[in-house]
Amino acid sequence: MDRERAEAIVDRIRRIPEGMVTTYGELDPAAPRFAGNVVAHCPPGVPWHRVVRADGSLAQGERQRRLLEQEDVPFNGSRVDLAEALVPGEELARISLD
DNA sequence: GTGATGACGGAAA
DNA sequence: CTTTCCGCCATCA
Repeated sequence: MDRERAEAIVDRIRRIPEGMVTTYGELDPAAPRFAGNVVAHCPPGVPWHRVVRADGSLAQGERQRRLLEQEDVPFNGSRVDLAEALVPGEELARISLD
């Protein structure tokens, strides 16, 4: 199985800084569906709430909304303000885990 | 092996 | 702006 790819995606999610978010498409542009499946199966301790849809809408509705608001993620109505909080995949690769 | 499904994305209407 | 439809990769029945 492609545990390698899944692990790589999870690894990127871990690098998302607090108050920022990324999209499934940025995690794996070639297979956003797979990314979603990975996030859905992600192990505990992973900030999955920082992963939103390409248009900034939330996949887990209110539950996710609360976690994001809690980290001061900028919202634009009921969607995340990607212009301010989106972290491109390239940036994720450069950010360190701390 | 075939077909349906998903925490998706983008284009078209 | 919203809704609809098709395409994408991998997993599961």
